[in-house]
Amino acid sequence: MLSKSCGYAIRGILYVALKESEGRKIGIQEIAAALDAPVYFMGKIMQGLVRRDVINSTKGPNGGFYLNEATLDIPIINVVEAIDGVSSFRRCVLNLPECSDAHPCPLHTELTAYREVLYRTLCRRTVQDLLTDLQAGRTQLRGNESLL
Amino acid sequence: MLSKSCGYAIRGILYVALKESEGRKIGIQEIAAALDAPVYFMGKIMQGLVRRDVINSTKGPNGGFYLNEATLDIPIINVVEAIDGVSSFRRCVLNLPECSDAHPCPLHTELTAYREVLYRTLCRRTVQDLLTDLQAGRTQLRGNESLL
DNA sequence: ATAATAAAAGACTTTTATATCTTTTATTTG
DNA sequence: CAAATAAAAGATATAAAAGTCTTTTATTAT
Repeated sequence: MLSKSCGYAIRGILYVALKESEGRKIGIQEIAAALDAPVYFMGKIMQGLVRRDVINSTKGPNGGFYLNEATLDIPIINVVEAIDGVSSFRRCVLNLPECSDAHPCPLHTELTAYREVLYRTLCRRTVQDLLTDLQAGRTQLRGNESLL
Repeated sequence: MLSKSCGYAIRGILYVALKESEGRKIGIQEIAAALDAPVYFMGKIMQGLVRRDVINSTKGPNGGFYLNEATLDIPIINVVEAIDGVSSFRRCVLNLPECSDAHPCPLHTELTAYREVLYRTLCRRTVQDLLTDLQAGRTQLRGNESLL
């Protein structure tokens, strides 16, 4: 549903949001290490987010990635859209060229409901929302014993 | 969520189920043409289903694919499992190696509950169930003006 | 200015999914 | 048995996603 790249993107943004409070920009080496992601690949993804104005960056010493004024208010669906495009949410689960409530495929009704829940959730929840959970220790960015 | 192959598989089984009532085995040429799927690729997929005892086949004249005694009672999740493996329903949406109710990723809580519903649905719904919908004209296998 | 630093850009590789083609094997029919 | 038929198996091709490496560009600090 979400590509691997998209997972990296969301986690990358949240990591930057989390660390930025320390008053510095966050380099790709640190991000990749912290999230246990492949450095160069993670770099490409973060660069893509900058290109699409989801986050900011500067080059040079003390450079790195940082949020812009809008970042915290961006709904997560925009990040998905920036990385994956939004077509994965529209395409028929069985890949029929036409599939609708009126002419549904055999799984349409049941799967589309789930997808709709996911879609609405991603539209509603912002970077700030996920960050708040993270700061409160309700969620984690890694998936191992680390503190993130 | 489901691979393209998996969509072909589910549609292929249902097409065979639908046509088998005519008292014949269904060849891959017919299946691929009816579902507007690539012939050779569809062949591989159907063969895979035979290998995993989801359906049966025989070679030679009047040969083709047909259901076995169990097919109609198989839950759809088993087909998904046979083609994609079942990891796609269990894997963390953000691809964290560990993600659980106790240590959730930022999207876990909101999505997992519903995904569980979906998973159970696919466990509950059988080939027969989808076939019944299809025969009743409530669903379709193609996605164009054809009668399927 | 120069050197150091870090992102950006570009080229390339690997992996996985999807798709195609050819040869082999099993089965049926004449 | 021979010929025809149709799936099975194997090899190969293509496309997309994921991942790696090198070079370039912008920025900072000395």
